[in-house]
Amino acid sequence: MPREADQRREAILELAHTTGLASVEELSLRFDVTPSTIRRDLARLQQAGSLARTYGGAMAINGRPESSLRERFGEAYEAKRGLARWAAGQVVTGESLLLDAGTSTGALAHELRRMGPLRVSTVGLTALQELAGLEDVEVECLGGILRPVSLGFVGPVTEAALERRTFDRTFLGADGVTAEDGICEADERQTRLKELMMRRSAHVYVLAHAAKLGRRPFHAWAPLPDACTLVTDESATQADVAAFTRRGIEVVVVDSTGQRRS
Amino acid sequence: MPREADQRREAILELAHTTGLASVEELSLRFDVTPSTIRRDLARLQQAGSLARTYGGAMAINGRPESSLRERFGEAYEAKRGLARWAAGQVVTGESLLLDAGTSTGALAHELRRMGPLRVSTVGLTALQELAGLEDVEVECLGGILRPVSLGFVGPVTEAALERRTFDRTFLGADGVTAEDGICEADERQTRLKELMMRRSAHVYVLAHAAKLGRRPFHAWAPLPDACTLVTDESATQADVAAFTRRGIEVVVVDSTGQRRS
DNA sequence: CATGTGTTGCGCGTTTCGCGCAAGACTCTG
DNA sequence: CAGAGTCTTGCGCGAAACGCGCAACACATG
Repeated sequence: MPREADQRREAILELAHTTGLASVEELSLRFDVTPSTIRRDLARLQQAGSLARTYGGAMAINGRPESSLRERFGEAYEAKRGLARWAAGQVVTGESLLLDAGTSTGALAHELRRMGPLRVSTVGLTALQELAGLEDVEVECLGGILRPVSLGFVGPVTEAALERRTFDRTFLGADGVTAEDGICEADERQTRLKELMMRRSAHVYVLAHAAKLGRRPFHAWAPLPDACTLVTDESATQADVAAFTRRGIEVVVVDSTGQRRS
Repeated sequence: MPREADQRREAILELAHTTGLASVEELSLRFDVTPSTIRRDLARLQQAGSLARTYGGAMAINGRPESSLRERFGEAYEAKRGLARWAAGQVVTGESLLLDAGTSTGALAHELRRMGPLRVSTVGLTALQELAGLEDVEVECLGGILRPVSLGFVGPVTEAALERRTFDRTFLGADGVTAEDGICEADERQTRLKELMMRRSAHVYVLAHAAKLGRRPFHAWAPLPDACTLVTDESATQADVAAFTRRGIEVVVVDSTGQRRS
């Protein structure tokens, strides 16, 4: 494989990331190849998720690797937005909230943007990005080591910060949830953190779309407290829901517009 | 003016921001108008900076209004990149670094992406975003309250986290720097934080392009320590540079490629 | 040398774009 | 109520950009 082509593509990427915007013609002159070739390069880079194609050129993709943005975000997106909307509806102006890391809570953060004065603490980079720059929301990051996959903060720093604060409501995500064992995560640091988060708040909400219910993908667990609301979507089975209610856990089923259905 | 049109444009914006991507045809069907109208809407929204046009549609622009992204980033961009490159060249694989908030240190973070195993702590959201998702860099956020303008974290949580850690090198930004008083910032919390950051590290670098030298835009100050390197660009005057060296502060002047010039 | 992979330039038909124009809807004003 | 002004919309048209297939070429490998 000619390295010349790879070099050019890398240079294009570099250029796009620094300039922010680059046109096909510009690039074709710059590298002395035909617009066709540039188009092919851009198509490839776009597919790799490192660029966004525009009319006549390309622009740098801001922020996160596409993987977490569309691939993981696309999965059950409508459902998650429904959960987020309902959850946002529970929030009262002026409250102090705690947001977990993950896409569900990221969606919640997005909904919170238009909710006026709030105080939001979070352990998730996604939520931070959603709330960054807002004037009427006091955003706090609890700090910690950033986990590359989930884009969440964990570790002693996070836990120490948590211990200095309490919240009106806490919203958690999960890799899996069961009625028996609670929240399932890949990592023990995460479950310990979630336990701590649950203890620091009067109300705890677990946002988990139907596919998460009953799943046990890993082996680290955080038990659910008594005062806890599980929020899920319409495709949850009766059996799944019943398992939780039997344990005394309130279950809220919402549709994709955020309306409660049961 | 027909409010119907404004409503549609707002809805388009909403849709684009939640879906991430929207096609012209899709939108034209959704709102029952011709593609022409949609195109005009998109053009207007694009010009307003709330949207990016793609071939056949539009995509949501991540993050905040273009102002902070390009306008502020564009200002002295080449110079900042030069500083960042030189600074990245100082770093040795495996070290522990501390990065301040701001665009200069954001640019540094960008350069650090390809530098292999590192441990980077930061008080800036920009740096976090640059380093998010990397496997071979351990990223730590010190936490704190997020200041909307600078996208930096401040407050007791940040300071407490800092006190538990030391670093091999610290890279600071500044709103202004003078030889007499040191670093100038808008906010006392920021200067206190910077003082603390300087104390936690063996080497301190201050990244400040020429326009920052001698500036006193605000009235909160953080004095420079003895072991301190000021990194600036070629457009710095001899007088400015001399003022610092006279005080015993090492000054490094770099060109836009990151090569040292003096 | 033959083979295979990857890249490039070119031509083609298709899609999308931007612009100008005329018609319609609305507001304001006399 | 009439008329002027503003804004918007749909349509048609030429220009630009797009994707695709084809043939030629470079380069590494067996």
